[in-house]
Parts: sequence; structure tokens; C-alpha cells
Amino acid sequence: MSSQVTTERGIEREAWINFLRAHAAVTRQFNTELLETHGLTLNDFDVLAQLGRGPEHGLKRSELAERVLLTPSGITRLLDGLERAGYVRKGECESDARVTYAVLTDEGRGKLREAAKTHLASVEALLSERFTKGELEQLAELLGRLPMRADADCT
Amino acid sequence: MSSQVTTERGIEREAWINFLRAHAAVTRQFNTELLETHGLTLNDFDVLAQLGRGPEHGLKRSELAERVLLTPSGITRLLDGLERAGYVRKGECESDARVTYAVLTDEGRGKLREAAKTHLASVEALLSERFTKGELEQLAELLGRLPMRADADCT
DNA sequence: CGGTTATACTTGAGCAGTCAACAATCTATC
DNA sequence: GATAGATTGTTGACTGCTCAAGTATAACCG
Repeated sequence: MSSQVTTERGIEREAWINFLRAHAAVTRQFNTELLETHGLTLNDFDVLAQLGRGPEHGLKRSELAERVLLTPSGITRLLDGLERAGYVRKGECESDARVTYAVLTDEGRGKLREAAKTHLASVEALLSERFTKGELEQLAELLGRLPMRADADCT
Repeated sequence: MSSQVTTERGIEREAWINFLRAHAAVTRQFNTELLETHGLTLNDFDVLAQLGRGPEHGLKRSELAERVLLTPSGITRLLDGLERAGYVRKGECESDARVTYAVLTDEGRGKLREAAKTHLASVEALLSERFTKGELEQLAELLGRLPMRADADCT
């Protein structure tokens, strides 16, 4: 008359736990891989990728922060590294002196292409080894329903 | 004759990106919430929860490391905090002097119960607001296929 | 204009976790 | 039993991020 259906009651919890574990395991693996073969963090790569598909003149730091879900200061420090490595340079904004664009250098574009090749291959390998196309679509769709922004509704 | 099907080719990538974004957004939210209302990290909570469902005499630090996917040193430092807060204490192992068990104190058990109430409610709220039971089962199953261990096959 | 308020970004302090090196203990072999 | 190797855990140095506070510029408004 009380708790016999253990499986049904905790399904949210199970999904949540699997989510956390999967993320920890998978990102650790990719991070190490990316760091060893290209000297890049997962976030480094992510930022480069965003810059790669963004407009020619680069992206505002705040836009970047939104896209990769880091705080502004996180972005500053991450870009510090990429600038020091020569992959990104600063660009000024004519209409607003407060903003500094982050612009991909040629070297950065090359690095991105190079890293993308192996990294995306790894990602695709990991996923397509375990899921069919249809399942991936499902997974993407389901995950896409989660917040995706730092400022979720917290009423 | 070349790339016209943008949607189909990058499904792995889309799933992967959604995964990363969702994790960043959701964990940030829960972490802040948990920190504000209970002074616990998501990992702190996770460890307490593992101890809560583990055996009476506690868990070995290496077991803990496996379950929450932290490195041994990460566990040491995390437990440092929980011990200082009085939620966990050390327990010796009779048969092996190298291992120290992490044992939940009464205070820790109370804290866990208290934190679990609000935290799990938040998790369930977030998820059941966006997914049906069936979808959650799917999600859990799909996520469960991912490595889950630090030492994945890396041939 | 001049003053307030909002925005874009940076900086200092600090925290949570990693890795590499280490100490301690157990196990196996001769 | 002594010695070699594996296992369990801790520590120092570092990284990648966060938060809170600060600087500089822009926008609004009397």
C-alpha cells in the first residue's frame, strides 16, 4: 500500500542522473582528447566554432557569452588565452567604443578547421556508434526543450 | 551534387551541442539554487546522496569517485568540505588500513533529507514540465547508453 | 548641456576540480 | 620473511571558471 513501484516514481531522477553522469564522462574524454591533440579546451573549441560560423567582423563578447553559456568574465579570460595563442584578435566597434569584437585570425581559422576534423569525427563516432539517426533526432529534440539560457524562468 | 541536406548530416553535432548547452544551463541553475538554499554544491549533494543509499558503514573513497565521476583527489577535497561542515566523518577499515570510509553523520543524513526535498522537487518540476513520462523513459534510456565511466574504450 | 542610469567589458579574490608526485599499505614471489 | 609491484589515498601547483566590484562608454531626460 505504499512504495512498490520504484521504477516509475523516480524516472525524472533516473534521467537526471544519467544526464549528469553521461556529461561528466563524455566531456572528460573529449576534453582530454582535444587538449592532447590540439591544445584546446572544449570551450575553446566551442568559441572558435562560434566565431567560425559567425559574421566576418567577429562577435561581440557578450554574444559569445550567450552562445557558449559562460559569464562575461569567463569569456574575457578564455579569449585571453586564444589571443595569446594567436587564434583570435580584438576588433573595435565603430559605433560603440565599449564593445570589442572577437575576430578569428587566419591562424585561428586554420586551427579550427584542423581541430574540427578530428573532434567532430570523435563526437560523431561516439554517437553514431550508440544511436541510430532516428534516435539522435529524438535525443536532440528532447534535449532542445531544456532551458539553454542562463536566465531561465525562476518564478 | 554536394551539400544540400544540412539538417541530416549534422544531427550528431546538433544532439551534441544541445547536450552541452542544456547541461551548462541546467546545472548552473540547480547549482545556484542548491548553494543558496542549502550551501551545497551539486557534487556535494550527489556525494551525500550516494552515501545515503550506500551501506551503513559508508563508502570507500574510490567507490565514491567512481560513482560521481570525480578523480580521487577531487573526492578528497570535496569530502574535506563535507567533513568540515560535519556532514561526513571518516571511518577506518579493519581489513585494510589504506582505505578510509566516508560515513554519513546524523547531521549529514538530516541535511541530505532536507536538501533532497527541495532539490529533487526542482529537478522533477523542470523535467516533468517539459516531458511526459514516456519521453523521460526514452531520455533516460538514451542517455544511459553513453559511457558513464571515465575509462571508456579509446582504441 | 549635466546628471543619472544602463550597458560592455575587465579585474581581483576565491573556489572546485585536475594532474603529477608522493606516502602508506597490501599482495605476491622467491 | 624480504623485496617488488600494485592499490588507496593525500598533497602542491595549477587551470578554468565564478562572483563582486570597478572602469569606461552610451543613452536618456530634466
